[in-house]
Amino acid sequence: MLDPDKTAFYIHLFKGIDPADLPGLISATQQRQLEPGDVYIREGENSPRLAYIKEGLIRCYHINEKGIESTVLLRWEEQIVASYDSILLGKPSRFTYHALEATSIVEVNYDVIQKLLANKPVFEQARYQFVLDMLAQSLERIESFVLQTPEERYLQLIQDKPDLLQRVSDKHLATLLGITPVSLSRIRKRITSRYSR
Amino acid sequence: MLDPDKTAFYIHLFKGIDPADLPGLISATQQRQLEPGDVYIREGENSPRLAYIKEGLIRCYHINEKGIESTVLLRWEEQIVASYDSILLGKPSRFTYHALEATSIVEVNYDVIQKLLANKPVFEQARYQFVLDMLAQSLERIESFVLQTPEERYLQLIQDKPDLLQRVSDKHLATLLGITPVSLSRIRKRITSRYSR
DNA sequence: CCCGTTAATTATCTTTTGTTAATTCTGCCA
DNA sequence: TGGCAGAATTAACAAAAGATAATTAACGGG
Repeated sequence: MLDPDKTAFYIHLFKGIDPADLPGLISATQQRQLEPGDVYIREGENSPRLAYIKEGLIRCYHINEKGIESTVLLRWEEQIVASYDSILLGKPSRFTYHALEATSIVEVNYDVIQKLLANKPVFEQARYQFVLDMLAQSLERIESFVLQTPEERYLQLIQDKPDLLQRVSDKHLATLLGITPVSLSRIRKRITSRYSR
Repeated sequence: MLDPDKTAFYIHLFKGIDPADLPGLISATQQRQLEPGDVYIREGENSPRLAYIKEGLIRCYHINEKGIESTVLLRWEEQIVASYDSILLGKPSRFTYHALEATSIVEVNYDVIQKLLANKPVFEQARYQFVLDMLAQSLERIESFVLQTPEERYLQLIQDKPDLLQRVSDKHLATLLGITPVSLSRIRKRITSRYSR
């Protein structure tokens, strides 16, 4: 019998999928539970894993030569997470991905589904849509760096995804915005003092 | 008879294309020449135009409410340029695209080729590859904002694409890096004074 | 060849950020 | 509940960036 969670995952991911393809896909799929702090993909790994986040939060970060850690991106429920170095470029990940919360994911081996679904229009369509969404998101983020100040980026962030404030520590949010935790703390102070005036 | 330039364009873009598709595509294609300063896509336009740059340089920029102009991206020869607001999201462009140099392009209406090539694997493949490349580039740029200082971004830029220094004015490069022209001038001074010491 | 326009640099001052370290806050567990 | 570790804030100073304006450089047209 087909796992209902996995079935739902694929129906969601590949709208209009041929039911005949489901069993093959599902056997290439597993569910996993990550605890806070668990590493999902380690720097240096060349992992073709691709996961849909059912619940939870995953942080992708990098540690530079001076030992300074920067958050490159955050992914949360209903989003897809993968090492884009590996998936897109076929090279080892320069980043580490780890769970910030208890996180449940549905995971596939991208190489396997790539083979299983080669030349299937539904897959091509979904894959295209997925990359397209990520591109749109990325371009928006680039714009925010080019066009906005750190303070504006922070205000934008808490407007777009307010629950991140409760879920992610300031130091991680700061580096996500391209600034230091100290600077973020000052920005918050400026904002509140501006309101209370 | 088929235009050899346009034929080459499609062969390049859609490797393995069915020759039977060429005439239809080519009739949806035109060559254009832009002079320095010519606007290619104006802010507010919802333009499905997509162009391959044979020669030249196109700048995408935005003017904010304070009248400050920022370069969002540059595209040059052998790259593809389009309003991603329109192509990806189907909405009017928030940016203006204009030529910085005499620029010759091969242009198609994206909606038309989308229809012409619906469900053709070669097209799906090319389209996917195109978005994938842009995504990889975008992610790299995001990283540069998160992980690098303005000075490091500048050094990276002149290493990756040194001819931009001759081809693009400093004020445009500055805003591309997310800083002001005055600040870029100081960065260059710092760098040279560091070398001469 | 001069003039006028624009770009680039420099100067001055203000604001913001980075750095480092000290201090306070918070949550957790022994 | 006392104490400890990590997070956040604050402080103090240095470095960098923004804003504005003045000066210099570069360039193209008349």
